[in-house]
Amino acid sequence: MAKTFVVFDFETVSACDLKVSGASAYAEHPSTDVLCLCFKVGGQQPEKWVPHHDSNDRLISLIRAGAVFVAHNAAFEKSIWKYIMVPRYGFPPIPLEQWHDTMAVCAMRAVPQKLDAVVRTLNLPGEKDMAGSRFTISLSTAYRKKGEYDRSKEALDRVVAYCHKDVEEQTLLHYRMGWLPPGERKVWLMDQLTNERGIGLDIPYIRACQKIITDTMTPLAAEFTSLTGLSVGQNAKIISWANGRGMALENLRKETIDDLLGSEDEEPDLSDNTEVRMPWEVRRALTIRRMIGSSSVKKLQAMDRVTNSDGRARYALNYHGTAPGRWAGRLFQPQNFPRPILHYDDPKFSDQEKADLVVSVLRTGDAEFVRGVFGDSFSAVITGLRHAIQAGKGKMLVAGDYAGIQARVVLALAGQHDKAAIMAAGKDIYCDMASQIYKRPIDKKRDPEERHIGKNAVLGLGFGMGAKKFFDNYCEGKGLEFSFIEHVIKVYRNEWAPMVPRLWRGLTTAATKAVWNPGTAYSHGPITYKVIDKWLTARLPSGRLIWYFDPIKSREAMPWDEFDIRASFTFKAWKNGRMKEVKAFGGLLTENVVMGIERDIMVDGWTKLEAAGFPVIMNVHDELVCEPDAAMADHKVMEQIMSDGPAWAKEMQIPIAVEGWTSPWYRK
DNA sequence: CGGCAATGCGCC
DNA sequence: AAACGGCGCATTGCCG
Repeated sequence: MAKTFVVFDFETVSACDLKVSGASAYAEHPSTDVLCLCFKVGGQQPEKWVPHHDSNDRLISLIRAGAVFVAHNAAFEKSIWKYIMVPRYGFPPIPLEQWHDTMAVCAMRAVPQKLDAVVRTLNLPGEKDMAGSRFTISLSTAYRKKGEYDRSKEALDRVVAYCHKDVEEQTLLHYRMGWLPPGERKVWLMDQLTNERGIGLDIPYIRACQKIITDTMTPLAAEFTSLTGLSVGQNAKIISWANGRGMALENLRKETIDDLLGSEDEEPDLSDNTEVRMPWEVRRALTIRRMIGSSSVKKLQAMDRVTNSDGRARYALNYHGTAPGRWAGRLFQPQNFPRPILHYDDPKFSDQEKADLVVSVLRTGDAEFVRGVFGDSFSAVITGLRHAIQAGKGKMLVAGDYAGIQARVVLALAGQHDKAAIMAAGKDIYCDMASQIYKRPIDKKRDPEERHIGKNAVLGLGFGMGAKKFFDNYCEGKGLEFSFIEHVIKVYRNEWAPMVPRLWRGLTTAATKAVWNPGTAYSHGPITYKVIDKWLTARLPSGRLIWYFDPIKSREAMPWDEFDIRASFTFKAWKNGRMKEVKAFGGLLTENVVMGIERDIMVDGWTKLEAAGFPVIMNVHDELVCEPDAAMADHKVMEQIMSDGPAWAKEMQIPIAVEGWTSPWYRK
């Protein structure tokens, strides 16, 4: 691309906390202002723009000339431009097509997104001016605490020096990483369009829910403290407190506590259970903790904080936040809203009517009333959490999700088309699997337990899980023999989907060869591995690449036999805030590729929806949510658009089915 | 006080 | 023969 590019970086000051509010709400906050903008045109010397000191002309002519503005985390620079530079300082808007984000490239290539971390990872010369960074941040901290900050020339010079250094660093990063490839450039532009639209949040509803939580929690939290002397979050201390009262507890995980207290709201029948002789105060404390310990209601506060004055939260989705290419959630993590936990199975009500009822009752903000209607106000709020996302005026939410997509993709990719066809025909695949396990016909109504084993097998065994893990994950307290689980695993691998283990093997072999012979391409089916630069890449059927950083050939003993040592490789991945070595193996490689294919199917649907007048506002990996005009809101249309998968998916014989809903508020 | 690691929990 | 993976956030508790 022989276009002029301008690497640029703002330093700002504000009484608003960027980490708490997110880029968009931060930029809109009235106290937020630009300290300086540093920019570097191509290989030229860095330049600066300081409000009220420097002329706008230079930047305006760059914008008019169609220069590309390169930022690291463009969401921030774009937001400052939109909310401050245009209205306050009279600059013209910069069209979306004139932005580029080095962070997006880092995300795609599976290296850290944080500037200082990626500079270290790639061994780029120089380093981030941490002292300058701290100094700049300290201005905002002072502003927040004392209502004023150091506006001296010396302070500004220090900030400008830091900003110059950052721009130099970002320029090196841009030279090292380059642009997004054309396909991903289109995806990123679509991502930005979606993130700019934002997610509509019903703030009065959110505040009513918060009031219910406060009113419900305050007395219970006080009771907990008077019983234990602790708060509900102090897990380690709660455990030793309980242990000190003769109640042995290993952890406070939900499952452990449910087993102890009984999984329903009622007290368990103690006459039936001689092992559990729990002191009443321990029982009461654990019951309270179970009721109010869920931190998912903290989303309410987060949603409130990050929402712009027009009622929309922006940049809550992070392009390519995961290595295989899925989006990651930010700010209030819109991708992990709890599923409804209120159980009212009244068949008179549809899911939509249930959602409507929950919203109208919660909107009162009256904890007593909510308890009267639903029994438990806390559970009601958790159930209603999703509904905080609402359609704008004259709009409607329409959603569609790809049914059973993971199982469909892994089976089709493996070439196990007989089983994929069963799913395509809409038959019960879990009963099919269970029938093969139990060697007799399994009926959904008559044999729910058997079918459940079949379901876990279909969903869980596609990526090489072994008997031990399967047993630990799905079989606790069910009285199943370990040898039976070994049988289940054997049936899946040898009888039900024998092509799938071949896929694990094939991908392992191809990827390992590619690492051991850099530059040469090795394929298994439609997947091709090849080392490019410092990365191993996997080419997916869509043509997109998945990237693995720093692959290194190794020899590894197999977990099932320490003397079975094979050619293998490791790579590095971002985990818990650092680059960690990861051992490659068949299940992992298969899962990455499958997730990548699912993502590309979703991107295909997303693209078609945008073209058809269904503006997308968010995705949850296999689910797209749109916000069209109410007049054209019809999930049947959406299902049709999404079901027509990409040409390459047809070629692979991936059966695609979509299930949707239409609603004024987000729901399951 | 902020940064960082560990733990727990929500989703696909 | 055969190893589930991918995330973000809140909280505590420790460190400098």
